[in-house]
Amino acid sequence: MPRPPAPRKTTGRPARISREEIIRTARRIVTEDGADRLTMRRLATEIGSTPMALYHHVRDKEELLLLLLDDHAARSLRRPEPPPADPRDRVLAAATAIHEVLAACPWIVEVLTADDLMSTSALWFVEQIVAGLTESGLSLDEAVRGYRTIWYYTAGEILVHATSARRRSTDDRPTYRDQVFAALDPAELPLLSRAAPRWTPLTAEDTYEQGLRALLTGLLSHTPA
Amino acid sequence: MPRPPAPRKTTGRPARISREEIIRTARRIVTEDGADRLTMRRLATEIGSTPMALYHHVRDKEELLLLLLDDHAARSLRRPEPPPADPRDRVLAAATAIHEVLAACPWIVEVLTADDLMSTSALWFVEQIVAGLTESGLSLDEAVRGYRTIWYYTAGEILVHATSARRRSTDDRPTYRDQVFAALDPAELPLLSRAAPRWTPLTAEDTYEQGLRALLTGLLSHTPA
DNA sequence: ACCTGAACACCGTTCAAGT
DNA sequence: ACCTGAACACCGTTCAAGT
Repeated sequence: MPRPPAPRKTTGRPARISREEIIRTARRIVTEDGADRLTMRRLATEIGSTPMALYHHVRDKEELLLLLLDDHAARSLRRPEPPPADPRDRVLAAATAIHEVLAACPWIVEVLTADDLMSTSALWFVEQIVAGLTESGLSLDEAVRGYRTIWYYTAGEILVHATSARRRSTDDRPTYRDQVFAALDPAELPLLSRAAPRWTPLTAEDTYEQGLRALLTGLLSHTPA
Repeated sequence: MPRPPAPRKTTGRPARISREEIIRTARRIVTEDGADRLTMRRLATEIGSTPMALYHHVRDKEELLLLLLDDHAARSLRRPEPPPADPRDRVLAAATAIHEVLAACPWIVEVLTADDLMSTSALWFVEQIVAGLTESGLSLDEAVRGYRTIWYYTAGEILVHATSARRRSTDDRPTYRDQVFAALDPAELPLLSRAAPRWTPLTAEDTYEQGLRALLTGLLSHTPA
């Protein structure tokens, strides 16, 4: 991927800190203390340098987060071995792999929605999804649209779960949802009232794959027959 | 919904600013200048007061944003008249209505993933979705899971679009995605290479409803036969 | 070329005091 | 009860200078 303006080795003062060290330290902070604790200032002090030294190696904080996501994807994404024979199963396997890796690092939320997930290491998985969809009968355009639909679903699932998990841990007071649910009028909203006690357990369930299967069924059944 | 500790009218100094005025002003700032320009300090000065006066009417900034979302939902969400006869179409209509309203206010991103969209005014739409799904043959639990799947997809679509739109407007340099796509190896990723020139236009397309239909088809076809 | 120090222009929120 | 002023504990980033 766009390896950045690589430090010219030709001349000048030798570098004291490296992009690699920056990312390594950032990764540690983020896994130990969470994404909101990652600040340029703290990163600098942990590295034993000053905030402004960082700006010689990354353009700004956003680029840093993007590099962090790349790094995470590169070290965690594993290609399914062997790839499933059925194209539909290859789509499932690729999407599930992406989901798994991203769900494991909820701190990613801030960067997640940047464009698409276009880390180099993730591209192979995107290719698998698009390929599986075309082999199942979709045109290339339809397959790209299909990939995007899957991506929206995946990103949404991760973002919603990550945020509510964060909230649950930071906070003891009853959630807004609980308050709302406690005040439901069964006459006006009969099903929600009936479902109210089931809502929290159902929300906690991991239904990503189930939903993904449904989505995929729908995407493939909309093929021009 | 949880109308908050309503100011007791019984005694004490008359209030100079009201929760209503706070929300009205916040709404103006956010629609005029974007969500990142809404700060407690600026809100206070625009109201002609001090930051700390606000904290007498809202608990913190997060509550303010939640109230803002409630307010927006209350004034924009319109129930379909008449509701479609087919339960499947009622699900589509309700989800589309929610999507439309949220897509119109991209500033909502910060609050969107709070729990679920549990604004009081949105509850009727959630009820419609759950009802439509049960009438189509799902159990109540399955219908709630189905609603959540739809919600993930909807939230993801809005979040991804909102963020990339924000990026596009703030920024002229080529996106990360463009850089990645420019360096694709056709041998390794043949479909992505072929799709590369189509990617940006396809991303710009509004495919929410198309994806929603596919998802719904899948959710309903997974009914225990 | 790489790094430092000081400063700019902000944040959300707490605390103690005023009316 | 409601509001104010001052302060706390931070941010990301720019700029000018040092080596």
